[in-house]
Amino acid sequence: MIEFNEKQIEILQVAEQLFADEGFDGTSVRDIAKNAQVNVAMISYYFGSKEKLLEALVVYRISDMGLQLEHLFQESISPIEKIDKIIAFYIQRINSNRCMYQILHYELSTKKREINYEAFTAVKNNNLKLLQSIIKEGQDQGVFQPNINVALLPPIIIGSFIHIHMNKSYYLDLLNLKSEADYEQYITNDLTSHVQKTIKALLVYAN
Amino acid sequence: MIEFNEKQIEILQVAEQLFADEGFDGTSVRDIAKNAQVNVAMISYYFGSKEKLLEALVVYRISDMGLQLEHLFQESISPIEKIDKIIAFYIQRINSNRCMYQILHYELSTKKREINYEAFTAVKNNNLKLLQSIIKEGQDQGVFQPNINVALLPPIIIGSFIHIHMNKSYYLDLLNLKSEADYEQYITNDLTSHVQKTIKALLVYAN
DNA sequence: GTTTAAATTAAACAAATGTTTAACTTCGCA
DNA sequence: TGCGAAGTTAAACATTTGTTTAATTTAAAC
Repeated sequence: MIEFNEKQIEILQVAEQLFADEGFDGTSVRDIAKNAQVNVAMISYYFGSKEKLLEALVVYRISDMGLQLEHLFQESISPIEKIDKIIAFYIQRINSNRCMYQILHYELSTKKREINYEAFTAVKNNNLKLLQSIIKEGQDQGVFQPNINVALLPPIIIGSFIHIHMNKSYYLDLLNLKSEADYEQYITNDLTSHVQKTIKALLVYAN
Repeated sequence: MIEFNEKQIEILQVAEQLFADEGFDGTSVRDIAKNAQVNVAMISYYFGSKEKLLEALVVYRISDMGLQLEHLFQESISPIEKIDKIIAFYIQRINSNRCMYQILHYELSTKKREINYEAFTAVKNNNLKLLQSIIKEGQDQGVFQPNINVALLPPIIIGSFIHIHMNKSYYLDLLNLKSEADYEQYITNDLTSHVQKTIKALLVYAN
């Protein structure tokens, strides 16, 4: 893991916000420089290029996204409770990394750049493996149905959040959420329990 | 509804593909002109500006997305079957409009442009209303649970698809899909029935 | 065939873009 | 104190950007 100095981190943070808000192609290096209060040349000086800045940012953010889930493995709680926990954890993590997810969404959909998604793929695979083991445990105990398509569970969890987040202003209106705090609370309470309820219904009851 | 001539429609189609593939800010008017085999000036001539071209495209595509669902209303089938049908219809429609959804996703997430989403909001509201009436019908018949958060059902349906589509190459690999046809089939069969199963489990069994 | 409007073109325009240059400053260390 | 590397700067660079211009062609109406 490359270490960054204060000024580099400032640039990374400003770039993350701008890339998320305006898109990579909608953000100029001068925008970044102005907001980070550094000279334009510093971006090339520190990161090489605008594109390499993006790469550095992706690696920087994703590197601390993995592996924090492992503790769920050992805990001596029921598979149902594990599902609740992993879903809450999932949503909370995406929510606190929403800028990066927004950037990745754009970058994944565009064919313009070839950035390295290895780290991101590793995170996804890791999450999936954990989910798989929990569900197997539940199936062995007879509380979960067989024939669960585990690969399609993350799309439900992540997709629900991302879709709401992308259509944020629509849902703020629809759900009558009047402040950022209201939104935040709706995500961590209502959405989370809704997704938990949905996934559990599928795992326990569906045939 | 404004009528477009052949050349205008050609420009709109090319622009849709490019905006989806490269993003609005990642696409230049010269790219569009070259692909549509027209002079650059034709874009300003016909649409006024690049931004107005985007607006025209959004209106053009969304205008024929609404109202095709109404027939589900009258059909004398059970609420469960209606849910199956509306979900299949939902996914199929997003799938055949994926370019536009990709563009909208980017545009909704960016704060750069203020384009008019009235038509899009109307479509969403219309879908939600229909969904609400089906669920109410099921609840009145006692087959659906009470206390369903209907507003959070479209996010599950749409979000699942969009998430898979955005991470397409990851899922192609994970699900071992070797061709575009395989992918297409997986969406219309596996994903659709998975989402149907999930939503029905929530509606029928969850407490 | 002439007229008039629409369509189409290449060229020009100014502004913005990512990147590099070369000069200057800062700061740790000998 | 002075050396040298790292940090920082304004300016310049060549492209690319969206849009407009003014000239030319096309096509339809009279």
